[in-house]
Amino acid sequence: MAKETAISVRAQQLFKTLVERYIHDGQPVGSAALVEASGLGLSPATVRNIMSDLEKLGLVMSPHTSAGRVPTTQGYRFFVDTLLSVEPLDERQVHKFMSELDPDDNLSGLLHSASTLLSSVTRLAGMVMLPRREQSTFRHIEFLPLSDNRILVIWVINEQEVQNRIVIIDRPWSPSELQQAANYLNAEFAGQSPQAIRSALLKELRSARKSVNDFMITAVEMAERAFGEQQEQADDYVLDGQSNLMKYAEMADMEKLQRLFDAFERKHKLLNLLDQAASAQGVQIFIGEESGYQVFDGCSFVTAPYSVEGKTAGVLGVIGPTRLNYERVIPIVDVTAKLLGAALNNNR
Amino acid sequence: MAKETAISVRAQQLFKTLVERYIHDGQPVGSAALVEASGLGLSPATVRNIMSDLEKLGLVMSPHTSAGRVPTTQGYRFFVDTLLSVEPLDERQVHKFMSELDPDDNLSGLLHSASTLLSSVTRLAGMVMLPRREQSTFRHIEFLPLSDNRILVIWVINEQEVQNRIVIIDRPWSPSELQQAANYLNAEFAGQSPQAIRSALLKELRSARKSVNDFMITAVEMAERAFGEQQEQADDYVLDGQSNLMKYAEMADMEKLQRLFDAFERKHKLLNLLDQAASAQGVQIFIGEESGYQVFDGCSFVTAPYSVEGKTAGVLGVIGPTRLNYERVIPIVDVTAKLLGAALNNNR
DNA sequence: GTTAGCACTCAATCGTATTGAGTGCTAACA
DNA sequence: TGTTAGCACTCAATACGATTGAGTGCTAAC
Repeated sequence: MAKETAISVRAQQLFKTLVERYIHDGQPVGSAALVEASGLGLSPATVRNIMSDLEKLGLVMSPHTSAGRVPTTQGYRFFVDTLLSVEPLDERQVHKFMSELDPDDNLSGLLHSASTLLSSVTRLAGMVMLPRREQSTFRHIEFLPLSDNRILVIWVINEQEVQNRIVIIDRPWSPSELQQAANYLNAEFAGQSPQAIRSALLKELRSARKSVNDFMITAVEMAERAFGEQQEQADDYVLDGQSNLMKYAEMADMEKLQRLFDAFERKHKLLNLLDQAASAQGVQIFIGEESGYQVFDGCSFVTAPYSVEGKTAGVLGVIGPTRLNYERVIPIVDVTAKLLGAALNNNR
Repeated sequence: MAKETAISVRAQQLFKTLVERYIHDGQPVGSAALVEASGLGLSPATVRNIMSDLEKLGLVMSPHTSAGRVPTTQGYRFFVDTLLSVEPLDERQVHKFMSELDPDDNLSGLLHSASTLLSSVTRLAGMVMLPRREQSTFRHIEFLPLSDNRILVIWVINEQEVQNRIVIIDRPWSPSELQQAANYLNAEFAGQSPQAIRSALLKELRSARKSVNDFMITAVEMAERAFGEQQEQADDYVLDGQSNLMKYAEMADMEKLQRLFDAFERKHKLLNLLDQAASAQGVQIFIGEESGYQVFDGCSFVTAPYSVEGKTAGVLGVIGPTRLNYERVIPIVDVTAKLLGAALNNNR
């Protein structure tokens, strides 16, 4: 491990312009180009010396002897952590974004809007993780008979999210029985969390006092099953503008690209990553190998959690090549997360 | 236009093996290879003569002078229309497929299952168009107050499909008023089609006899708005396994591939195509340029409509390179359409 | 510490030669 | 008349060498 040598202000400045140039046109940056771009009146030779230092520090590397320098993962990390000064988005743009997120749209519509918004404005792939259901509250349930042994269960959580499921039952139930069961559940459990309801229901089942008549027990089981499902289906995301990634030269390797797109479809790797980002407070950035997954080598993620009622509900962000324009993208992701949170809050 | 010359049986046989070989390994097929593959004891020279004839007929072409022959779009068309003898899938596989489509899953789950089933078993991209809502029947509606001026409307159509929407209202309504409104709509319109309900509601509104009290009118408007939306959201599809397409050499052109993937995201071109396929009776095949869209050059579609209660409800199928294995894929698409239809029917 | 000078490296590009798969044509043959 | 052997020809693909030029590292002077 190299001793943590302090980097001169000038070297930092040069490094910053190097990264900016590389982000801009994807070509390794040579000393001459850097001299011109930096504006500091240095000679190429001096710059070369400094580059050599930066290379020793692991911030840059050159693809081959006669090429310019390219930022390493560590380089990008240093860049975003200490060199970047992110300007908040100007009012006008924020309003434009806001107009894309109709708070009266339903949940799925909102998530899609956010994702396409992200992808279209950054020209990268946009993603929005579905909100967690853990701290959701039960609002209303209803049973609709489909046939003798099949019932459509519709329930509402979080004040506006509608879910439904078909449940198989042993014997036909009359509409009034179903109505009674729904009334019981609605009266008893409105406003509670699924966990609380679950345990209450289990207790009810166990005590099984005969006063709770036969069909009520089945109703309890039914709701149990319906809620049970919800846990599993929690993890998912919306992804948009994947095709934007194909524009980048560094994605030209078809094999690699296919594995990447495959990972998008299989979901679990990306979900893992998003889960990590969910525990962070603000904008979180994963650069290339930092993700821990081979497939995401060469890709960066800029994510931000969005929250509903003060609690982190989910994560959104963009995926792009490591040389994505962090300065521009970070505030966009940041604002979108806040706006989505606000729109969802508005919804409740 | 060339005179419709009859093609000798032998020429057809040769052409068939040519297509099969090309489908198998994607390389232009030369006369020598054809001699070997066909099993007919001919000399390469003879085969060359025949190839020259087929080329005049427009069934094959050669990428350049010293390459073998490749089927043209017309060639594929001839192949699938008259040369192909499609074997139905064997019992065992059909059962395996069936087990992938859980009839107790909800609509969206079923569609996704069908699409991933298609893509995984054909190793192409699988797509399933959402069922049309035109001939849907209203089953049940319910109003849930969210805040003073916002109401969550939940309604069920087609016996098991749940939709919901938030509606803004002018003044607060009491729960019992909402209940009354729902009761009225449920009692009056259960089992009817949206069109019928719509016109009935409009008539109701126009007559506006004062016996229908104030809030009932708003209820009517509310349901109107809710149903109104449904029309628009009708057209959509589920797409899976896009990344499979990247395996094929003929898709190597990144520019073209990006346009293709972009078309998948924008949806309307593919939807147009699927709409055409919906009016056909059985398996429908679009080969390359036949689709009418530049983006789909080099791609073929194998589609089949699936029907619910005897009526075509939607279309599903696969997308692949023109040299996809029609013989294998056609029965798969065919069966999947039937199974999906059956599963959906079961659902009602 | 900075810089000019210079030798050096190496990807990229280009032209040329070679190879080989496959054709079309012609003439002979059944 | 249909089939086939023979042969010249075409052309993508591959390999190879030469050239170019962007950019470096090192050294010595300022």
